[in-house]
Amino acid sequence: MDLDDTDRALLRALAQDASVSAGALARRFGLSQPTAWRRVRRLEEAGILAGRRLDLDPAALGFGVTVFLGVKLAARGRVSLEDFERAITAIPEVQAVHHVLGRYDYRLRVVARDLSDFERVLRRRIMTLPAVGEIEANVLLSEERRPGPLG
Amino acid sequence: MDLDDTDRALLRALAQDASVSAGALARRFGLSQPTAWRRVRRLEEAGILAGRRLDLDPAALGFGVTVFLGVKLAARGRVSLEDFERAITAIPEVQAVHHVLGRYDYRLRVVARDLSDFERVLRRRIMTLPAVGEIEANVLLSEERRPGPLG
DNA sequence: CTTGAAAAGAACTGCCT
DNA sequence: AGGCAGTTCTTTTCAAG
Repeated sequence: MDLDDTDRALLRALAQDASVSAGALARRFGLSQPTAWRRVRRLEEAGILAGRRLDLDPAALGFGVTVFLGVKLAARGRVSLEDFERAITAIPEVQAVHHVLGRYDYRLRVVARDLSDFERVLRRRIMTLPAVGEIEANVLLSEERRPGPLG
Repeated sequence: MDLDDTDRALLRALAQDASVSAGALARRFGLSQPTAWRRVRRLEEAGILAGRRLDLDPAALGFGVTVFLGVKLAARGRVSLEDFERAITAIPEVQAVHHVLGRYDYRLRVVARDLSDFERVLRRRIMTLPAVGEIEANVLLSEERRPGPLG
């Protein structure tokens, strides 16, 4: 699909706050309300706007520690990949599982209440998985998300 | 703030699709529309529900490649951190900048149209930054996001 | 491709249990 | 805290310029 400047402006505005109404977007960008609404729906139908997700604050829920883990499997193969994915997805503290190419096989985003809680998750839940080999950890200090390029 | 099972059920439902209405949530969980709405607003006021974000599909926008970069700065110090953050945030292909502790100083999420486009971003935009030292790259094959623990 | 109207539905408020 | 009834605002569709 082909995006014009207006589509990009709408996406940028919605990327900041997905709860703004079509009417508010229309006023902001000099469109009529149905036009703004149609454009947003077109973006949804094209699959560009895949959905709306909650932005949950883990700290407000009592999870003050976020750690990125790089995991290298000890034995590779189709079976161990599927086993690992099934086992790792069952751990509630794991927020994201990225299958990647490079020095590691998986990158995980893990949250925990504090560092000693993280140690428990790491030692009892993750390091005990049979296929796990080398692990690297990065503790998150601060993060900034950006809209990314829009075509 | 203290969450009960109903709050967690609401958060789980909204985490999957943030566009479901309070009325639909109410019907789903046996509440009245105002009650469901009030609970959601309470979660917003408590800062747990920090906002609603778009789920954009980079592939549908023509960005088929996602790479995670670990970046170690050559010279550390307050000045180089701020310089690096300012410079890296100006690159549109950079979707996320995570300041982390560990083997790397920053973890970046970068999208590109294809691998040769990624090579351009890496060589012309990222490796040319003065403070950059060691870089590690992981190419994303597939990802799965999960709601994460809810208290 | 746009406007304007109208029906449906969602958000929000006050009052009551 | 939860529900009912009502008002206001958005969304969504449709007829027409």
